[in-house]
Amino acid sequence: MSKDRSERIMQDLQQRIISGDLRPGERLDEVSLAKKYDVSRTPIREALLQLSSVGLIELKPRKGAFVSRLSIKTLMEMFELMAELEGLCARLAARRASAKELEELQALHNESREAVEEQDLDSYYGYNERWHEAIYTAARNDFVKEQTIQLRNRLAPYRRAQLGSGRRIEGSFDEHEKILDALKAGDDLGVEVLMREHVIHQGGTFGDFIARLPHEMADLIAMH
Amino acid sequence: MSKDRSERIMQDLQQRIISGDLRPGERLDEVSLAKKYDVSRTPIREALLQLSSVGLIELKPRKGAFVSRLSIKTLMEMFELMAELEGLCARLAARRASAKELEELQALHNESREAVEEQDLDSYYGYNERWHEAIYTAARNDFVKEQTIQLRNRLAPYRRAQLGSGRRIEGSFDEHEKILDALKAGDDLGVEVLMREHVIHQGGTFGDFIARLPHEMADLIAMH
DNA sequence: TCAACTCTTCGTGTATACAATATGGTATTT
DNA sequence: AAATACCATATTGTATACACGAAGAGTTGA
Repeated sequence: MSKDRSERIMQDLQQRIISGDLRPGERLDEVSLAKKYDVSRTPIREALLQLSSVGLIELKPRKGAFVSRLSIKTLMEMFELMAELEGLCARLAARRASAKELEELQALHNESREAVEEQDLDSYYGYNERWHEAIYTAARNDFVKEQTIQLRNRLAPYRRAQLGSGRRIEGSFDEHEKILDALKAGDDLGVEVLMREHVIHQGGTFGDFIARLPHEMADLIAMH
Repeated sequence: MSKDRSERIMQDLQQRIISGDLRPGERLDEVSLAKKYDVSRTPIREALLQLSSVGLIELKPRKGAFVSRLSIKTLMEMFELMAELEGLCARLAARRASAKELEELQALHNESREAVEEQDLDSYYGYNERWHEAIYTAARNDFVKEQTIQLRNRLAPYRRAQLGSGRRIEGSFDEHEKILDALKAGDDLGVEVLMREHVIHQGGTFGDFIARLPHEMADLIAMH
């Protein structure tokens, strides 16, 4: 028995939060989790602590653990940084990507065309994630890649909640194509701007995003 | 007795790591720490877990906790991101800083002049930190500010170790002045570039930085 | 003399027991 | 009847006890 227990539990809970199975605001009871995973409270607590350090849950003293509910202010701030980080990855990738990596990006893009034509949102969501992650990799800065993925994970519950709302899937696909062209051309500054805007537009404009919040996601947001 | 224990211990250990009191590679023994802080191992473990999530220590299974030793590769990657984040803060600050915030920046800069003239490295180090942090604040994105400070903390042991080596203090001061001018002028793109270069040059050029590593900091670096 | 194996010891990983506090309900008082 | 105070219960925070694994020292064999 090495320390897989708390690690495995942490991974599982993280996945359940990212996937939306556990919704923001939901309480995480230690004893229930302990029973569910058939371990003592100790590994549970360790997993919860780690998740809180990453920002996926909040630990309120003497009250317990809750899946993080982000305020609108924090959400906007996180999106602003997300756009910058994605832009950075794209800029670096434009200078550093290998021919093979560019081919992989093109291949992923080609495959995703099918999902667009069939209007398969779930499928496109998957391709989209892999495509963006391929760019993080091509940026050849593993630390930046990790940080970017971590931030994306924290935003995941909210991005998924607004998946099919508003935005047309074709728009995203077209932007990917422009970004890909700029990447191949090695236009680092150009691709940075394109990527920033792509990320910001992902859920429609910021305004649309905020405007839609109160209705569909009211209970996911922290009200201050 | 609420949960201050582990929190306080975490803060204290973090400070000791950042300040260099605990050096990279150093072992953190749970029982010794428990005796030192006069608590049981439980709060100690919780503190260590949190520190590992932030990246300040590494938790090797069945082997214990060690102050993180960063590889040269990771160090360079972190510096690359640090320069970007500082540049981002500067760019945002150029657009969003209030008149009062600009005044505070100028005031801090003026006060630091004294430290420059007296060649007081420790004093200048303090002013430098406060000045940079004032820019994070002026960027008006608390999330970005937090992330930037967190990364700076992780780099702190290494930046401090190379404090007086090589670089002349006047160079930093002059760069601050140019950055301040660009900030006041609202030249967001200009100040971003200036800040990036300033951060990269902080310890001399990257090349100098790396070249000096093996001698003064050999044991702080992870060798792979 | 060197190498390999075993045993001991120390420290981490996990479970459980205990302490303290917050929350909700009930009873009492105004 | 409403409000407040008090108590009971449930849940977190901390301590301790136990189990497992790793590292090192000592011994035995070649």
